[in-house]
Amino acid sequence: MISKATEEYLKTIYILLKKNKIIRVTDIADAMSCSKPSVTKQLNILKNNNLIVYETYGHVELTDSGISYAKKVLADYDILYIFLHDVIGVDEEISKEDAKKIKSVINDKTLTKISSYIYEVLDLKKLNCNFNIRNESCRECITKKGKLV
Amino acid sequence: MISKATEEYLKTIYILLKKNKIIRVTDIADAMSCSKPSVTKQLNILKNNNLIVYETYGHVELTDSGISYAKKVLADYDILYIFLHDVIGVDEEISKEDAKKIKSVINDKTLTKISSYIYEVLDLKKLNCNFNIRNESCRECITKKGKLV
DNA sequence: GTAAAATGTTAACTGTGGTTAACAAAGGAG
DNA sequence: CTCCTTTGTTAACCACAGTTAACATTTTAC
Repeated sequence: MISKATEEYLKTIYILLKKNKIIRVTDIADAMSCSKPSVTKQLNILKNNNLIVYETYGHVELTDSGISYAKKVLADYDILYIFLHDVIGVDEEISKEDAKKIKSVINDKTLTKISSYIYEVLDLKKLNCNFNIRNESCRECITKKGKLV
Repeated sequence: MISKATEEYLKTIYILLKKNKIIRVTDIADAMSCSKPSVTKQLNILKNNNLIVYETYGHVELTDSGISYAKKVLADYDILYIFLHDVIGVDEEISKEDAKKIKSVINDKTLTKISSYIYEVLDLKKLNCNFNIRNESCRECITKKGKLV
């Protein structure tokens, strides 16, 4: 079991690896707005949980289970981001911050309910979303699969 | 400035003092599901911030600023509880837990937006709420004042 | 190919929020 | 009033997530 904080690092690694073949500790530190030693620590935790492949001074790769774990984390984040930004109307920056933070504390059942709420109660199309709410928040095209979870 | 965790203790003290004239460390520990030493620590923090009056082995009272601070914390909690439970449809127990946790991390602006959302977008009356959504979650009758914040 | 710059790691430390174990004070029953 | 139980505090400790400073390794540029 990894902590909610560690999940954030995993998610960040996943996103960065989508953009670049090789990512550095510095990239992760920048993306997470934290120091490099913090990244190193978290990389070791992720490695010990077989979520990444990584050797000291080497590059970072995701294992298969790291990828699927990251996708789950990302989907959760996206649901909350979409919810805050597109449903509740919170500003982009705050939505990003709060989606992260809320994801770190929320019960899985609550997340499922929010997901259902977005679809069943509000009807996505009223948000001008035909399976493409916002490119940025629609990573992995989770909405294209016809459901959010 | 007190931390979000300390705010929870303040809120709990406020609620307990509504029910009983005298409250003990044990009561707070039970309500917070934590140990008594944790309570003692937090009481000292609250005291140093002039939010409570308290002497070692003595009883706990709220100062005026403690009361208004607690009310603000409680209102925030209530908004989130109502939102999760009555709008999103999350179970009571999980709503209580998550409302606490979300309140501990969320941006004030997001809270304001959620509050507006409950009123402006969903229209409380559709929830069978004529200024009295649920007695339990309607502490301080925040809704009776015609607004949630 | 070596020296300087960039990058990454380690070690030691901080703060927060919690714990258990041991001790101290209050308070009720005899 | 004294003893025992309940209650509360203190001290020492833990885990987590972060930091800075110092050091190690890579990379780059000449």
